[in-house]
Amino acid sequence: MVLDGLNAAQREVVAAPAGNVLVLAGAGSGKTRVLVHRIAWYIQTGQTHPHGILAVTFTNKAAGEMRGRIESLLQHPIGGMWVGTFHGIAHRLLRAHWQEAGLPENFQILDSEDQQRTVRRVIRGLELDESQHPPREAQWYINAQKDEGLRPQHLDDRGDPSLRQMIRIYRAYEEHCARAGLVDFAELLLRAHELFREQKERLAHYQQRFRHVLVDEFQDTNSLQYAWLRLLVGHDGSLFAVGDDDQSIYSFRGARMENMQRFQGDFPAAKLHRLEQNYRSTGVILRAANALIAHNATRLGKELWTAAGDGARVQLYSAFNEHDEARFVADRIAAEREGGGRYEDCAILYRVSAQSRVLEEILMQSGIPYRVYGGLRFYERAEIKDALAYVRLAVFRNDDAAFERIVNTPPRGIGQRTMEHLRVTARAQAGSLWEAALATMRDKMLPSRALSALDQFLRLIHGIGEQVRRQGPGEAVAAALEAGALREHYRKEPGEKGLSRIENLDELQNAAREFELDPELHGEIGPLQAFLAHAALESGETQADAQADCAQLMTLHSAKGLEFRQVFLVGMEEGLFPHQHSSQDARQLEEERRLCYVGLTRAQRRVTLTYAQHRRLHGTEFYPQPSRFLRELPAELMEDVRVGGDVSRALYAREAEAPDGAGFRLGQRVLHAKFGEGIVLNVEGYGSQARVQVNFAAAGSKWLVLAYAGLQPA
DNA sequence: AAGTGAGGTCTTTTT
DNA sequence: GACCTCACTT
Repeated sequence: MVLDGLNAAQREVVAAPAGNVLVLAGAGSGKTRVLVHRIAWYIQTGQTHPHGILAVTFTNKAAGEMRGRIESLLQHPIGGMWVGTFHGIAHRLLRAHWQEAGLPENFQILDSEDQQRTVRRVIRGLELDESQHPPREAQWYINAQKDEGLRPQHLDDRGDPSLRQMIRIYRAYEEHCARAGLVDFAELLLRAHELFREQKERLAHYQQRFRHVLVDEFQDTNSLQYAWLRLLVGHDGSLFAVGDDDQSIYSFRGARMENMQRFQGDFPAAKLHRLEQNYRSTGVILRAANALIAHNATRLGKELWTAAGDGARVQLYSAFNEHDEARFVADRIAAEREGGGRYEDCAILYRVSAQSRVLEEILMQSGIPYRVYGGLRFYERAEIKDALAYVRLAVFRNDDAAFERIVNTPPRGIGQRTMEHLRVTARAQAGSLWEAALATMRDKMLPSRALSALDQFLRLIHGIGEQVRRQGPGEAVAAALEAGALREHYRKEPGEKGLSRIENLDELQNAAREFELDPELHGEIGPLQAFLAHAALESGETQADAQADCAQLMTLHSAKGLEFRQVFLVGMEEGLFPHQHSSQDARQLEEERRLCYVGLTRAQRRVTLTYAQHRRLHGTEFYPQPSRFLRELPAELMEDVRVGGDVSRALYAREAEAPDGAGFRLGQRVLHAKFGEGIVLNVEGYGSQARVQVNFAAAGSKWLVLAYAGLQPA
C-alpha cells in the first residue's frame, strides 16, 4: 500500500534494503513523497516504531508539511517520531540536557538581529572602531566559524592583524553570551554537536533510539549538520538522505553541496539512487534546464525527463528598460487572466529584492493584485520583539539582549550615559546588565535622577516577573504590554504605521493565548518558555493575509520548492544575474547558474525570460549585457517575443550538427569505455570533425572526437 | 535625552 | 532610491 501510486524508480527507493541511502532527486521528481513513503514503509514492514524515527528538514514549513503528509499516509498521529528542523531538534536536545551542555536552564535564543546588536555591543566594549570592524562582518565571521564547528581556541590568526581582531571579537562575544545565557542559531547546532561528541552515554542513547534518520534537502546541510548526522547515525543506524546538488543555492550561508559527494565515502555501504522523471514541467522547459545546468562542472550528474509533451517554447523579451520590462510582464499576466487563467498561477522571480519595487508600481497601475514574499515576518517586527523582550527579561533577568532592547523603550529617562555606566560595571564584575543595575542602585553610583529612572525600570520588570511566574504565555504577554505601556507608546507613532503596530500587538496576545491552549506545543519545558522559543525559532508568516487570487513576486531563492503554471524570470542581465559579486569566481558562478536552474524548473507550462537594455539600480544607470545564461539555452527551444526586435539569434547556443545518428545533446548522460559515466557539456564541429566535451564523474572534463570515442548514451 | 541632517551602503535567507 | 548610522544641535 505504501508503494501504491509510485513509479518504478520511486518504488525502488522507498523499498530499498535498510541501510544508508542517498537519493539524487531532481526538481519535481517527487522527493518529499519518497521520503514520506519511506517512513511509512519502515513502519508498515515492522522495521521500527514511530519512536525510532528522526526526520530532519531546514524550514518549519517543510517540517510541518512532512508531518501532515506522514500522518495522512499512516492514518494516525506520528506519536513518538521526531520531525523537525535541525535547529528545532538541537534546541529540544539542549533543553533536555542543559546541564551537560553547559547552559543555564532557562537560556534564551538570539535571532540574527539580536545577534548583530550583541556583536555591536561587544565591539564597542572592546573599544574597537566600528567602521574598521563592522558588526555585520564580525557576525558573519562568527557564524561561519561556528558552522564549521570552530571555537575561538581552535582559530589561528596566522599573524594577520585583522583576523586577530575578529577572533578577539568572537571570544568576547562568546563570553558575553555565556554570561547572559544567550544562544544564537549556530550555537544551537554547535552545542548539540558537542553534546553528542562529549557525552558518550547520551549519544549512545539517541543512537539506540533513532535507528532511522531521514534528511530532506541534503545539499543544504553545512559541515556541522553533516558532522552531527554522522555522530548520530554511527555504525548501526541508517541515514536516508534526499537532495539535489543542482539546486544547492545556499553556500553563502554555509551549505556544503560536497556533502552529497562525501556521503558514499562516509556512510558505510551507501547506495545512490536517482529520480529523474519530472512530473511538473513540459519537455521544453526540462530540456532548457538540462542544457543550462550542463555548463556546471561540479555535479553528480542527472538529466530530467518527462512523459508529458514538449509544450510551448521559452519566450524571451528584450525590454527597453525596467519599466518596459515590468509593463510587458503585467500585460502578459493580464492576458493570462483574460484567457481564463488565474493571477496566482503567475510568478515573477528576480535575483535581488530591490527589483520588486518597479514591478509592484506597474502591477498596481495595471490593477493586478499581487503578493510579495519575503521581508519582515511576524516575530521579527520591532513591536513584537519589544513586547517579548519584556517577557524574556521578566523570566530571565540576565538576558542582556532583552535588557538593552527595552530599557528605554518607551523612553523613561535612561540614556546613553546611564547605559554606558551599566555596561562598564557589568564587564567589570563579569555579570549581566541586570546585576550591574542592582549594584549601581545599591552603591548609588549615578546621579539621583538616573537612579530613580533605573529604580522604576527594575521595579517594573520585577512586577511583571511576579505576574508571569505562575501564568501562561497569554497572561504574560498581557502583563508585559500593560506594564511596558507599549500600546500607548506606539499609538504616538503617526499614520498607519502606529495603527498596524497596535494591531500586531493584539495579534501577539492572540497568538500567545492560542499557544497556551495547545498542550502539544509545550514540550517538557513549560508553556511560557516554549512560547518564547517558538517565537525565536519560527518567525512566522511573512504576511498573515494570504489573499485570494494574487500574482506572486519573490526572489529566486524563496521560490525554491514551489511551482507555478507560468514563470517570469526578469532581469536576465550580466551583473544582475549572474550577480556582479558572483561572476568572478567559478564556484560562485556555478551557484548562480543553479539559481537560474531552480527558476526554470519552477514552471509547469510556460517560462518567459526578460532583460532590460537599460536599467536604473541604486540610483545609477546601467547598460548591461544580456545574461550569459541566455546564451546557454539551446536556440531551438527559444522564441523571441518582439517582432523585429534587436535580439540577435546569435544570443542562443546553436545546437551543433552532430554526425548523423550520433545526436548527442547538451546535458545528456553518456558512457565511455575507459572514462565511465559523464555529461555532455559542449558540442562542436560537423561530420567526422564533430567533437564533444564531456565531464566525466571519475576522469574530469575531456574533449572527444565522436568518430573515435565510441560514446554510448547512458 | 531626544530630535535633525549628512554620509555611506546596497545579493541571496532560514533558523 | 531607501535605509541605517553617526555627529551635531536644542
